[in-house]
Amino acid sequence: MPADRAPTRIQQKNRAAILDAALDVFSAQGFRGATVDQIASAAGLSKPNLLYYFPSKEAIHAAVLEQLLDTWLDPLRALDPEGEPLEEILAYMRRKLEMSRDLPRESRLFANEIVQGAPRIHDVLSTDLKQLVDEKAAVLEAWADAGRIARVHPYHLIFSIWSLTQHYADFDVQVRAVLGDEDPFAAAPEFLETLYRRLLTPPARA
Amino acid sequence: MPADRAPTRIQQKNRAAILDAALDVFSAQGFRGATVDQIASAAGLSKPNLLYYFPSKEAIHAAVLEQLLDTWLDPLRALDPEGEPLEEILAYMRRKLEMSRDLPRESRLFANEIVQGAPRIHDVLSTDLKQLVDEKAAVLEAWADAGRIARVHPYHLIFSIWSLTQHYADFDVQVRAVLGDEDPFAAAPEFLETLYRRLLTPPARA
DNA sequence: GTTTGATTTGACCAAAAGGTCAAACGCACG
DNA sequence: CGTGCGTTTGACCTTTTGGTCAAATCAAAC
Repeated sequence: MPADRAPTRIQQKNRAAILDAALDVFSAQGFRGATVDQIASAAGLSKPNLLYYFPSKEAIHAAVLEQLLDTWLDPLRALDPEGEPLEEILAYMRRKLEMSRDLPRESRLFANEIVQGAPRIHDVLSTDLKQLVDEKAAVLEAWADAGRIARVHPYHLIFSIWSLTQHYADFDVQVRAVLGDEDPFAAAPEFLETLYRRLLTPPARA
Repeated sequence: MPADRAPTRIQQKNRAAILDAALDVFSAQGFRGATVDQIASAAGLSKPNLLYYFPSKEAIHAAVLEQLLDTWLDPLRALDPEGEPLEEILAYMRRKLEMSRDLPRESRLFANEIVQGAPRIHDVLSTDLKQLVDEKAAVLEAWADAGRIARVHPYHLIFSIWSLTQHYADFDVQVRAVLGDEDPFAAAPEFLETLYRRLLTPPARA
């Protein structure tokens, strides 16, 4: 790879193709399961050519992961402390569910990484992620204090949104094996909306 | 390996040690990520010695997986159509949560397999698992028909129990990174019980 | 159109990893 | 206490895989 100058058109195209191919392969096979050859041919390149753009398999993985983390937390960041509590939470859940439907590879890449102990992103989890969740949990707590939502453990509430929505991407094959023909994303939104409305609607005032 | 006779004490001990070590390694690294050497040394054996008991890495993995599937569905099987609906569902959720706490390796092995497309257990999912879920979903449906629980999509209800409980095992490092010192399993049972009580308590009679 | 730097490739290397085998070892039973 | 079968191992083989390199090719600026 040439020095750091403005990337040529070819560089842009090939780097993008590599990252996309790598997302495909890493999300489907995990880091160790993926081979450089697989990624290269999925990107339409030879292995040495791929390694002309990235110095190593590790580097490709790091790049894909960095790109993912960049957007992964956006839905939670967008939870607005000034908004209507229940609607904000429902909107967050919907955004996460849409990500499971539209970006399942990203979800599975993340799942692969976490399930195997998050060796490469443990830092981000305990700093950036923790900080963000702490902040939003405080918002949820304040809403409960104000009686605007029912009081539940705010961290577990957030975990529940993660697990319920990501399940449809990460465990896709299981869900589809059980549902048969039915599209998982047909009934999921309504089910989850009902669930969170019933969980969080504040008790009637005395 | 000698012919199929009654297994000697040494055979029993070593096979058990291998399966336990393999569960350790496979659940932490996935199939491709695990090496036969790792499993062997985790079991306190040399690689050729391990391969004296199992013919291949695949065979070890199959054995571990088979052992897992054998018990993985027990909690759902135990859901009693004759029991009190809400209590039956809560008890099922609790059993699954206990499995996440007590058998996290098993949960992660399963998660690894599913996330990567379940190449080796797809059959079981679309036959045994589907059949069991169909059966229990019908029970849930009947309970809703009788007005004994609120009506929700029975399949998604089951998915929700899977995802909410397994999350604590599969995403353990993330949960702990966010919670800091707090034990995830301290508040989870109450949170989940509240969630399902509010979701499923039938609407007051008119 | 030639030159220069970017891009691509075939050939190659070394390490890792799954698996084999013959020989050595050891336990238990006659 | 020796023999036979179950067990263990060191040495070795082959394939896969991450990575290198020099040479060939291509694109575009001059």
